[in-house]
Amino acid sequence: MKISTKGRYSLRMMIDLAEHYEEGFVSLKDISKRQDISKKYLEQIVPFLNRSQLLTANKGHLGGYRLSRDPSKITVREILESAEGTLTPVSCMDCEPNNCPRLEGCLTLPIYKGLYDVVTGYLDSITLAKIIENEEEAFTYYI
Amino acid sequence: MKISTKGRYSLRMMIDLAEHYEEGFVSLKDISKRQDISKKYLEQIVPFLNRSQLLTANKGHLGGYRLSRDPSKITVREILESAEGTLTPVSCMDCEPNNCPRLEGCLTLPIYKGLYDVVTGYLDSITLAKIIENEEEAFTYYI
DNA sequence: TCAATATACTACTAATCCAGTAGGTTTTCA
DNA sequence: TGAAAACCTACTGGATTAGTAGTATATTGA
Repeated sequence: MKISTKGRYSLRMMIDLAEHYEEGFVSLKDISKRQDISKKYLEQIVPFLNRSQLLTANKGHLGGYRLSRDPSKITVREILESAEGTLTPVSCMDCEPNNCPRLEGCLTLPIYKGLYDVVTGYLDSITLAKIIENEEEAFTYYI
Repeated sequence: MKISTKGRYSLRMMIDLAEHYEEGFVSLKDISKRQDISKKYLEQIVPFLNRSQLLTANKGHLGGYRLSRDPSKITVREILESAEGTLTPVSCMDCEPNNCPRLEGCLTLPIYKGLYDVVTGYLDSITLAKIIENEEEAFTYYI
């Protein structure tokens, strides 16, 4: 149930970009320094975030990356889903339709579906803007 | 963010034991047949469930396993935590105190803590009894 | 126009973890 | 005493993770 390094680094990179959203394009070099993440590894993360259209890139001198949308319009769910591929707790939920041979009468699937809803619901509620505001209790979830 | 096979099989084994709770001790052989899980692999899962005192075992002829408590007193959280070790989304949360070098000023930790609370809160609300009742909407979570 | 600075792309690798198999020991009871 | 069960330890092939390395391509300021 761990979030991979790819997911965690993606989130940190996106938070960094949110913190410097007003400054135009930010280079991987700068992000790498501030976040203490190898630039080479960041390069490998970027394609995923790009594919999900979370970033705008500029090549060449003074190039870099920028959030494609306002930080208040990007959620942690989008970022982690982009990096992790999916947030489903079991792989049978990744196929549509679900082709698990035990599907019929499976007593565990409803549990995993419920878990998925809970997780994505929570992560959907957190935007980059909310994170950099860093308010107390912003992430407490009343149930 | 996937649940491992160990976790999934543990849950299925525990559900099986809940379904046969009134029948006394159930052998791994029977569970293996019904659940279509290798008996050898189940043998490797049992020690974890045992350590968490979720099972009572009987050796020898007509031996087997039994839930140590009523199915209404065992939650999915206990089972998965037992099999997975922990349900924390990031490993820095496993140490007490958290010794992450970036701890101070880490903007992501509150997110992961919130996620942990949401996940464990949900899984705590589901008991084995609830699962085998298999009622519609038992796992919908109103937020 | 060229050099510096970026992104973009592909390939490789060491280490770890996962899922499962194998074989043997011990305990219990009919 | 033998069958059936739990219990224990070790091994293994494959997949995944977390990187590193090297090169190609694009942009722009001097």
